[in-house]
Amino acid sequence: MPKPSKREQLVEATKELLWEVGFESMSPRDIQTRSAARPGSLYHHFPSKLALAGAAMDELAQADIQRVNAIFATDAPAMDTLERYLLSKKDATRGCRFGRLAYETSIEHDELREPVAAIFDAVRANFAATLVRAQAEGTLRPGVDPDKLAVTLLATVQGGWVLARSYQDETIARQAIEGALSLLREASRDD
Amino acid sequence: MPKPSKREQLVEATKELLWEVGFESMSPRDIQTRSAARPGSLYHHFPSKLALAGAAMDELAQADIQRVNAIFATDAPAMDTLERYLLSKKDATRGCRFGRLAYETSIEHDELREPVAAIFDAVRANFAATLVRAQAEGTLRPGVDPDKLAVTLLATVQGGWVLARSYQDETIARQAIEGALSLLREASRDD
DNA sequence: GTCTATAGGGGGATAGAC
DNA sequence: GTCTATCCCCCTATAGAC
Repeated sequence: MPKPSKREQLVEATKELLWEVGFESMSPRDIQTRSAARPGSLYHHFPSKLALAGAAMDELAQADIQRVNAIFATDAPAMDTLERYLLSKKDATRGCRFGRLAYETSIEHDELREPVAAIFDAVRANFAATLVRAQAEGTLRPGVDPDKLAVTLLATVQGGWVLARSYQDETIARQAIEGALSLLREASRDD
Repeated sequence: MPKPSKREQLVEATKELLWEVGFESMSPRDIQTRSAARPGSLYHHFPSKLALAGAAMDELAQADIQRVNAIFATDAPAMDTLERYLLSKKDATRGCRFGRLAYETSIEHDELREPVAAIFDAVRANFAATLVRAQAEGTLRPGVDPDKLAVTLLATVQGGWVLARSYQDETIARQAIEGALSLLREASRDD
């Protein structure tokens, strides 16, 4: 494999740092240290730290959208697929790479906000389509709005991460998910 | 009313800034400007910016715990009380004063983390007690675990704020809540 | 395209007069 | 208890050689 350019190294280092510390707490010096690149390289390839972070977020979002779409592209029963995704193991105290940007002041810049919105849109669409499928399969009552419920599930996941970080305890994120799943199961019962 | 001391003014200014920009993005200079206090006053009353922020968070949490407890101290039907709290109007794109600290690196410091955990504990306890009451009143099936569901509801609220900020659109937070409420309603039906 | 050197400003905190 | 003055370091970025 060819030697990575400084540009690629800068973007990779930025992806890591965005997850570890977020945008505001990540300095150009941090990026330069981790990528073994000098100020001249950074500002040759990107006009600003924001532009570099935007490029990194774009790559992160595109990769994750592929990953999520692949998980949901299955013929397994809808509720099983949903459950498998929601319960897949995560290091919750580390938080969500995308959700962590929400409370940064710079989320107002579209360079950062649009990749975050894109991955959230993709997850919501997969949730909603799967819930529609569940209704067709008879495992979810028709009385609930799949689009709204998709937002609820995404919010529960994101909120679970917020709680995990606030308590510095990853088990609480799973409790949030399990509560949502048990509610979904109740909403499928006919007795 | 007596003239506020510089200490009080510093704490008030810090409360505002913690909400507006968070801990890391708030500089001692910002606090000094807003409180019309000088560096000497800040470091006379507090050993560090962290200690000042901790004092401010303590006051914010205590006040909010009182507020929440008051809302849930009612004889109204359990589900109505829950719904009233969850649907009470909020400026969602501003986010949650407490949840916003979750993704800051400094949440690892107990001075900031403990007040956040305290308000979350209070909300969860009120949710759980109200859900138990709902089961006694026959408006929630006994099959769901009130403690777990309380975590789910809190996560949905917190996640709703994350989504509102990510989309810069406050209506999505309400969609998350409404989805959760419709699921709760389905879980109370017997047909 | 990558490097070295440096600039202007703000961050968090301290010293010591009043 | 509150003030003024100041410190050192890091932040983000620019200039210009190679």
